[in-house]
Amino acid sequence: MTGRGDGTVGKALGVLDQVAGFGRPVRFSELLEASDLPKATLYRLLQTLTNQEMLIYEPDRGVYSPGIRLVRLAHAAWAQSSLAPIARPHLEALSREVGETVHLAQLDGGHVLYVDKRNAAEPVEMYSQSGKVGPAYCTGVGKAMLAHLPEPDLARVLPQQSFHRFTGATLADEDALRSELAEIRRHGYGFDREEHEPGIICVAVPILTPRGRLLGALSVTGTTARTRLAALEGYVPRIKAAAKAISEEAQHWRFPDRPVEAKGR
Amino acid sequence: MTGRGDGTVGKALGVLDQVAGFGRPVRFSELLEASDLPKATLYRLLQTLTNQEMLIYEPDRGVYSPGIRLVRLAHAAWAQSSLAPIARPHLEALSREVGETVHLAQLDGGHVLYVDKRNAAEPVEMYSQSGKVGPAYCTGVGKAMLAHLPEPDLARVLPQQSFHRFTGATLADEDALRSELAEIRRHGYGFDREEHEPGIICVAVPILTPRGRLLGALSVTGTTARTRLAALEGYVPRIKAAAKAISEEAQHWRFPDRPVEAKGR
DNA sequence: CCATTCAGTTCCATTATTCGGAACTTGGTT
DNA sequence: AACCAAGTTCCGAATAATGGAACTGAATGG
Repeated sequence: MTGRGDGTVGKALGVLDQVAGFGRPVRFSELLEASDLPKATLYRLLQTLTNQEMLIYEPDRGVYSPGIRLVRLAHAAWAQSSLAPIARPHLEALSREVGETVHLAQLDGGHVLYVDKRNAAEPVEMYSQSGKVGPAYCTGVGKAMLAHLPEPDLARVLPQQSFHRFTGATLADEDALRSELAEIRRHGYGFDREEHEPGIICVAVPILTPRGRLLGALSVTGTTARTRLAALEGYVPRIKAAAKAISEEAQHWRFPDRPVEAKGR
Repeated sequence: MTGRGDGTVGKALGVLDQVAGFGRPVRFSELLEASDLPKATLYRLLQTLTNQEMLIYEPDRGVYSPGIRLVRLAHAAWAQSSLAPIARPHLEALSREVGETVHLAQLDGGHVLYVDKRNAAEPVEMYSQSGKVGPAYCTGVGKAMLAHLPEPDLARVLPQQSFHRFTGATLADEDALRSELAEIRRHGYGFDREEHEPGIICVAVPILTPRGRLLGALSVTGTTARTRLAALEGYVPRIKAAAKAISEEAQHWRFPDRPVEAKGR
C-alpha cells in the first residue's frame, strides 16, 4: 500500500485505500485485521475521515464506505490530470474506424488505471470502467507502458506485480516479462495474447511525449471468436497516429501560465 | 471549506480541496494566498500529498494538480456510495421515454452533486459530468432535495447557500426559498424556472426511502425553446415511478451481511 | 554589476498531537 | 451468571507537526 511513511496523513490515506479496496461496506474489525495499525489508532483515523466526509459511516450496520466527497475530488482529477479529456475525440474516431473497443489507460502505482473507454457495440458503460484498476504485467496497455518506463521506475514497479496466472498464456515471472518488454520496445507496440482473460486479445501502443516520457497507453481489443492478432496488428499504424495526436495535444495544452494578474497584487 | 478542526489530516484534505477547486494546475504562492496556513506548513502538506500521489507536481512549471490516485478512489466511492449504479437502467429508460436529458443528483455538504446523467441527444459525455457540483437553491434537483431534508439539517445547510442571482428568476433569499420548499413538499415535485441558466427549465422529484429519508433527486431538463413547464409537469408521474423504483432497489440492495466467514477465524 | 525583490525551500527549538497498551462498555451467546 | 467479541474511551509517553525566521536562487532593475 502507498500509505507508509508520511506520518498521520499517510496513514489516513492508507486507511482510505483500504476501505475503497474492499469494494463493499466494511466493518471496523475487518479493517483492523487487514491493517497493521493498533486498534485505537485505526479507530481515531476512521473517525477523522468520517468527519471529513471522505468516509460514510452507517451507525445501524456499523460499516464504513467511501464518501461522496471523493467523487467531487475525482472529477477535478479526471478533468485535469488525466489524458481523457484530450484523448476523447481521438478515442471516438479510432473506435469508429476500427469497429472495436478502445481503452485509454495510465499507470498508477505499478498498476493499470483505465481512464476512458469507447465501446464499439454498446456505446455507454463507461463510468463503471473509468477509474478501474487492472494488472500491468498481463494486459496490453500495462505491458506497453512498462516497456517504456525508465529502468529505475521499472525496478520499483516490477516487484509489485503479482504474476498471478489468470490463463495459460499469462507471463509467469519477471524474466519472461522483461524479455517481452524488450520485444515491445523494439516494435513500439505489444499484444495481449489472452493473458488476462481467455478469448480476449488486444494490441496496445504507448503514448509518449516527444522526449519519450510515458504518458499512457491506447489499446484496441478484440475476441478470438471474431478477430485474429494479425488483424489487430493491421490497426497499429492507425493507433500510433492517434497516440501521437494525443501526445501532441497534451504538450500544447498548457494552461495560461499567469492567469491575467494585476501588476501590484 | 470542510477541513477545519481535524488536525493534520483535516488540513491536508483541505489543501486537496483547494487544489482541486482551482480547476487548473496551481502555484505554491497561489495556494498560500488562498489558504490561511503558514508557509512552511502548507509546504510540508503539499510535499506529503505529492508523495502520496494525491497530487501531481510538475517541477519544470512549479505547479500542483490533483493526482490520479483520486480517480481510483473515486471509482470505489461512485460504485458503492452513490445511487448511480442502481439508478442507471432507470435513467436510461426514463430518458428514452421522455426524450429529454435526465439528471441524477445527491446532496454533498449543502450543494448538489451530480452523480449521473443521461443526455437525450448525445449519449456519452458522462464521467466529465458526474462529479460536478452545482448550487442547491436554484436548481431543480437541489430544491427537491432541500425540501425533503429534516429541519435541523436544513438549518445547517441554508446558510451555505450563496443566493447569487444567476438570472432574473433566481430566488433571492432564504425566505423566498423556504416558501418555495414548502410548495415543493406539498406537491412532491418542483421546478427550475430558468433560475440557474436562462432558457433552461426542469422538473425534479426527490428520491426518498419508504420512511422518508432523503437519498437524492431525479430531474428532467428542457429548454424554453422546445418545451414548456406544463409539458415537463406531464412527466411527473413517470419520474416519480422511476424515483420509487430506485428507492426500492436501494433498500433491497444490501451487501451480504457477513461475507461467508469461517466460525473460528 | 551589484542591490533588491520575490518565490520557494530548509532549519530547528517549541509545542501540541498522535500514539497505543490497557481498561472499560455493550450486546449477544452458552 | 459467566463468557466472549466488537467497539469505544483513557491517559502518560513518544513523536510528529508547527511556524518564525533564515536561506537560496532566479528574476528585475537601477
